[in-house]
Amino acid sequence: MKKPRAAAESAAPLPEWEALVVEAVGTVIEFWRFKRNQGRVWALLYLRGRELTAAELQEALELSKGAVSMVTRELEQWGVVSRSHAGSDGVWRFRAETDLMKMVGRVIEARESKLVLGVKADLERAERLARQRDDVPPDVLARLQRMKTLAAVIDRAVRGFLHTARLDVGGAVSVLSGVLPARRARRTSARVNPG
Amino acid sequence: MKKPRAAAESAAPLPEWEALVVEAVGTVIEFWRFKRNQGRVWALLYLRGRELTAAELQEALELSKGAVSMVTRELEQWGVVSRSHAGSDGVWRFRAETDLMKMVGRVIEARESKLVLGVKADLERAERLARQRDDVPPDVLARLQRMKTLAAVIDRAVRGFLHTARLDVGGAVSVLSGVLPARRARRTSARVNPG
DNA sequence: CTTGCAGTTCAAGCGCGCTTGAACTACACC
DNA sequence: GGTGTAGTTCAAGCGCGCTTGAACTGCAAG
Repeated sequence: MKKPRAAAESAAPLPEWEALVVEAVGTVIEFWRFKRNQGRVWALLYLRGRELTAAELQEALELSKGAVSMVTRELEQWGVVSRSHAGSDGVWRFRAETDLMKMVGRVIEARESKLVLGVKADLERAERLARQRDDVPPDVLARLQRMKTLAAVIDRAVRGFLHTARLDVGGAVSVLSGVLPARRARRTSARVNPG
Repeated sequence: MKKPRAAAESAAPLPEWEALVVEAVGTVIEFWRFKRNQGRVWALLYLRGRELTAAELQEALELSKGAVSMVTRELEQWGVVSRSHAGSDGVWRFRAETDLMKMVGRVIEARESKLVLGVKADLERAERLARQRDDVPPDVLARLQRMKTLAAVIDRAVRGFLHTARLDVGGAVSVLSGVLPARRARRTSARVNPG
């Protein structure tokens, strides 16, 4: 075999600083309702900056064979990781895309959209049903109305957030890729939202 | 027993339109990582617009005794529901507060803050450790740096979202209370929210 | 064709947090 | 004091989604 590894199999195979980064990203991604291991895989690929094989991922992150397969497929479907069949040995290699936020934003937006549409429909149906009855006092109807307003307001705020996050991150300055805006400015985050 | 209810115990004791609203709020609140039943309880209290006893909540929402106790206590701690010991029969009654978003915003902000601070600390520690070594190439350090930037950007976007949501909802026009901008109408729980 | 490795699939297992319900406390009334 | 009702607490149970690992597919070399 071509893997004469030195360290024991059970010990954490990652240097501490890499582990810290990987776990940090895992935690954040988990917070956004993705799977922790999706974040960990992406983080390692991004940090290393080169292609890694499934076996390398499996060992570095202590995942099972199945988990690597699942997680990479999902990341690929979202377009945050790409896979290449590098000719030499016929083994798949994975690489991180740098427009993470665009994709995360898209997914979050889709989820939020689905939720809001459902809620909106339910509230409207409830209102219709309530108006058909004669035992629902007008102040109750008014509050039902206000809930619809609240829903709309939250929806707008969420879309604003996504817009801001994606523009700031993926816009003029691509934070994660190496592309810097011009000669000047090391870290000028493109300020898009006024205020 | 003083509760000669007509319907069977197992059937949904809520008219459909109310159930729709209650479940819709439950779904939304769950999406924001609160407990579904917290949303359901608040929604019913808000919709009814009057105080309800624990027993009424329990029956209407088909909750256990313990669940009502827990959920109401949590809602109370967050200040979205208030409890009053209405003298007559020495029974607790609950009422919905209308500044829901302020509280939800506060809680989300606290959570997000905790997360971001932890992640920030970890990334900085990772960077320090990495710089102490001689085997970490500069491009890797640069990417680590960029991750820190990304974290800061996301953090700003989240705070922007919370700011927007709270201002829009709790600001000049208090959406959930009865206070309307011009024509001030019926329920004057006159809440004035300064920016 | 057989062997062996890379990768995929999916049923079963596991972990984790929510809910239940019974025991317990508090308090009012007799 | 005793009895009854309202409310609280918390260990055990349950549900649900993620992970595992073994069986399976596919492919390339012998």
